[in-house]
Formats: sequence, structure tokens, C-alpha cells
Amino acid sequence: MTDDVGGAVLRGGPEPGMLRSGQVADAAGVNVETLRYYERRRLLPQPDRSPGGHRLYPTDAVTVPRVVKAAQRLGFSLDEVAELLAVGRPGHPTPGRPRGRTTGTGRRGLQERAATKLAEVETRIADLQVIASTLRAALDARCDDLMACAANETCCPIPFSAIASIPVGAPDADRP
Amino acid sequence: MTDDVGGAVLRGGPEPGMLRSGQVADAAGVNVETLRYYERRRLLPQPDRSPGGHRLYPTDAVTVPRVVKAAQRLGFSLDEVAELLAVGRPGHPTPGRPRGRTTGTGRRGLQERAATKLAEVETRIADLQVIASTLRAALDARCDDLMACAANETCCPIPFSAIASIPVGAPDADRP
DNA sequence: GGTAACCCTGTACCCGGGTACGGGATGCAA
DNA sequence: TTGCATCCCGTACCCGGGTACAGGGTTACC
Repeated sequence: MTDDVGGAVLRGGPEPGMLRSGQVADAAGVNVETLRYYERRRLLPQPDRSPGGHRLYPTDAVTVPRVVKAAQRLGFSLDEVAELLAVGRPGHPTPGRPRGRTTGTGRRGLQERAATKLAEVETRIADLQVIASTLRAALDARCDDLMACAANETCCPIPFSAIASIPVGAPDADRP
Repeated sequence: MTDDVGGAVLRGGPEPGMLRSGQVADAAGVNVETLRYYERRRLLPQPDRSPGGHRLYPTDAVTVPRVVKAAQRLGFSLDEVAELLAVGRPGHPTPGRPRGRTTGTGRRGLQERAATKLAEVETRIADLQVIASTLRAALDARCDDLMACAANETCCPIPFSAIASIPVGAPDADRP
């Protein structure tokens, strides 16, 4: 089992053309801890190490955390991003996180995943549009008391049944 | 200090016209544990108790968890819902949760809060529309490998800078 | 060679919105 | 009166995406 994901140990002076974790973190706009966290989740490959055990990254390593952040902003979870990155990598079929449940969506290409995500995003937009118009209706009705309003169903502008299928959650949910 | 939020203890037979927690939960479509959770967070007033300590709710108590769920779907957090409910209640100025930080938005009416939320929802819709068109661009470009794509910035359809301001998070984030 | 700045590891904690569980007490009907 | 369903309370745990901290070791620069 040459599970050769680990980085080599380099020896010599102040490694030219190599970056230390803080530099990568700064360049990518993330925390050093976050880099380690990504490494634990196999988003980032294990970098080489200095003789003293410090991580040393090639200069293009900054691309990974940047891509991760971009993909997150496009709506992908870190698990999904890990799969997206694995798609493009030669050997490893799946990153094989230590103890994770499978998400069920294995082995699909970037195209297919993007299409799926696009559909999810469009669904969410539609939901939010229903929410927005409901809020506008509540504003128009000059409703002042939620409970009083909800009590007499005949006049309440909140369409309880119409919004029943909308997932619970803030519109700008889990901003870090 | 007549901090009279606590429910009375009733005595007698199988209380007519009163509901037990399981019945309220079923009628509202939530878990019994969730009702207790809402009570802890002062979303639900403390109900009366049977001589043995079981909660007994008036029949209209089901409205509260239903309204809470509806408000959540409209994008309000439980803290915000607590404030919304407090607005309509006579005595208590704020629900005064035990050890919570203040959200900063104190003492505003339903109208104003709805308007704020509407603006948030509209912002989120706009963000998701940018995301959707980015995903469409990635599909159009028939991009197959995230890393390869991101590496040569000149052709990559992902507008890193354009999406940089979008909050990180799944489109359908924190569905329970 | 001094020393400040960085980096290492592991573990615990944060957020919101609940769920799950253990061990006992009640309610209600047959 | 017995049996079973329901309920009580407190506490711990779940999820995702990190952050914070303690207690050391290493590097870079002067």
C-alpha cells in the first residue's frame, strides 16, 4: 500500500520558492488553522515538511484554498468540494475521508455536479421569491401582531400552507 | 416581583378542553422535545400543570408553534421570532432570555422587522442569481477540472473576484 | 547566539436548531 | 389495580465550518 499522500521532508536552507503556512494562508485569505482543517479533510494534500516539521508549500498551493472558497460561495459544501477536487486528480478515486458517511453522490463529473447544484440554487431562488412576496403582503396588510394575525385565518396575509414546503432557515444562513 | 409567567397547577379529572404536550406537538407538526425547547427559549409561555406536573395547554396553544415555524420559513431566527412574539404581548417588554447576547435590534415593530428581513431576502436572491449564472457559465465552458481551470485565470469561467463578496453557504442551508 | 515571530500538535469550544437518551413519575382505561 | 402510553427533567449529542487555546518547538534575521 504505497498510500503516498504524505509530503517529503526537505533539507537545506530557507527553501526558495516554497511558502510557509502563514504565507499561503495570507495569500488565500484564510486562517492558518483553516489550512490545517482543510488538510485534515483531505481538501489540501499533505505538504512537504522542513527538517523541523514545518509545512512547506509550493507557490501554486494557494490556488487550492482559493478554489475551495470559491466553490463554497457557489453553494458547495466542503464534502462536495473534496469530491470536485478528487475528480480532477489522477490516482485517488475518492479522497476517502477517515470516518465520513457517503453522501450518495459518488463518481460524477464536474459538469453533472454543477448542473445538480444549479438546480438546487434555482429552487432556493424560487423559495426565496415566495418568501419575499409573503413579506411584502405582510407589509401591505400593515399587520402589527403576529399572533393576533395568525389567530383569525381568514384575513392573515401569511399563506401558511403555501410556505409549508419551504425549508426552514435564514436567507443568508451560515455565514462564517 | 409578580413575575407571573408560570402556569397554575390545576386539579381534577381529565381536564376538558386542555391539551397535553403530545397533542399540541402533533397538532403543530413538531416534536414534544421541540415544544420544551421553545418553552426554554421563551417562545412558548409556561403552560399550566396537572397535579402530577404534566403540562396542560389551552387548545389555542397550537397557534404558537405553528406561527414560529411559519416565521422561521420566512427567514427569521428563533431569537427574532421571540422578539416578534413579544411585540404583540402586553406586559413583557422583551422576553428576556436567560443568558443571550442582544441582537442589537431592540424594540422595533413587526412592520419594520419585516421590511428589514425583506431587504435581506432580496440581497440573498441577488447573490444566488450571480451564483446561478456563474454555474451556467461553468457548464457552458464545459469545464472538467476545477484546479486546472482555476490555474489559468485567463480562461476560467469562474469570476473569483465577482463572487468574492458572496457569503459562503449552501443555497438550501441548514434545513433541519 | 539571541530573540521575536512564526509554527507545531491535540483538544475543546463556538454557532443555531433542535434530537436522543436515561431513569423515573403520571395519566388513563380496562 | 394493573398495565402501557405518555410525560417529566437534565444532560449530552448531532450537523458544518471552522476558531481558540495550551504548551511547546523551529526559523529568520540581526
